[in-house]
Amino acid sequence: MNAEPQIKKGRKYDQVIAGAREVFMREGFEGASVDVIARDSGVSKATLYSYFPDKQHLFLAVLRMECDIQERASMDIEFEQKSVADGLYHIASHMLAFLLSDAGLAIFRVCVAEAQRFPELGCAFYETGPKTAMAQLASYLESPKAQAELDIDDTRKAADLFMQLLRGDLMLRRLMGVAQVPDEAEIHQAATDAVQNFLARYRRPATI
Amino acid sequence: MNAEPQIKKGRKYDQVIAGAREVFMREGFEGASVDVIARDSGVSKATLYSYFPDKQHLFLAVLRMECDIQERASMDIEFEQKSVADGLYHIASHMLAFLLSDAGLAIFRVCVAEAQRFPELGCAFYETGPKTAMAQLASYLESPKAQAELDIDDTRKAADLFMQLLRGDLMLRRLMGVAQVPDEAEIHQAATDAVQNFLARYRRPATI
DNA sequence: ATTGAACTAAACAGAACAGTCTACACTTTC
DNA sequence: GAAAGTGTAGACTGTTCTGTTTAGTTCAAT
Repeated sequence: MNAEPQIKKGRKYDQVIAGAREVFMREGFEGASVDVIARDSGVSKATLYSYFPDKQHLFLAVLRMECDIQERASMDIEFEQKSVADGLYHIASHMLAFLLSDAGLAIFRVCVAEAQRFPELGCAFYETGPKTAMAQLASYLESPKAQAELDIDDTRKAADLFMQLLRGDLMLRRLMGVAQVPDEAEIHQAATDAVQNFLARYRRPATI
Repeated sequence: MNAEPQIKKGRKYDQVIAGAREVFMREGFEGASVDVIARDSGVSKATLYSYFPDKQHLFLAVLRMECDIQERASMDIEFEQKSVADGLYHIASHMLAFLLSDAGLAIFRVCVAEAQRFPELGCAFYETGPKTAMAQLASYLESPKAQAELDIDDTRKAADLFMQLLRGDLMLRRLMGVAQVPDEAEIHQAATDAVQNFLARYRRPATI
């Protein structure tokens, strides 16, 4: 009946997760110490260890929660837009704002760093994040409205392309600490570029 | 006169770097222990500490060397190809083979993970790796042969796009441990896709 | 063959770490 | 008001870590 065997109990559970999230995102798995997590969570180490058998389980619980949030967050994209260009721009700017934010990057960073140590983690992140987003995008591209304006044979590939256009060089520069959190103007610019590039590739030629 | 103040001395320097490289790439900065590095390098801890003042400097030395290699490696791309499509395919398959290899991913992974802790590291990696590659690609796109076949207004943006097309979903799946090292067929497929997409976007329309 | 620099193994100090445990405090419920 | 459940602080164990030191060994070059 209970989803997770013997983890989870008291009322400070969320508090621990929140504190652990912050420390893990800041320091990585190895860099984060349980003492610091307990202190930052405002919870005693004993309480923490009454919820989770060890540091690894706490870490995975944090990232499972993050994946859940991610999955749910991508659900509420507005699809009722005037044109395909507007629809794509809307999706693009939303996704970019998340991808390039400190929070979005932190999750990505931790997953990249620890995907080897915790194989299931990398997969879970990929499935709930990028893959889910791509699937949603693909379904948008398959809608009659989009199909009317676009000439796409393989929506999966097209969705993949759009995601890549989004990330562009900016994502890399953010990951490497070369670029700061982008302001609205930069996100607008990047989203516009991505949509234009995508349309240049896939827009159905004007009917003769 | 001396480039690095008081680092570097004896004959086992390269041995230490090689051993440290392997361990750091496998375990990350925090995960790697100096004892293990010394043992794997076939060197005593005292020797190691006679070369480097501390673990951080050793780490940075390893990655600076890696950046140098990266920068030099990208120099030897053949430019004398029959057509632009062939030239791009050649570049694409070379870059993909490196980007998706275990070694290429390891460096990327470590830099992503530690770019916060070592800000200069992220920048150094970006400058010597992706940025250098992009600059080379841009200069190829500006060559008369390429210009004849392609209709590009901003070569920097075009080069950026090509790099993104290369990485595609595969890079992400590799990073997250979802995909294994790709075989030649997969690299061929990905490179072909990237070139086709790029040409679909930028090929100069047949002269009327 | 001798000398001095480079290296070794191994022990060491001191800190930080994960995880356990004790002894105590607060709240809820009967 | 007693008992049970949940929390607390922090001491403690045993391990591992970085970085230092010591006392002895190898090497290269004269």
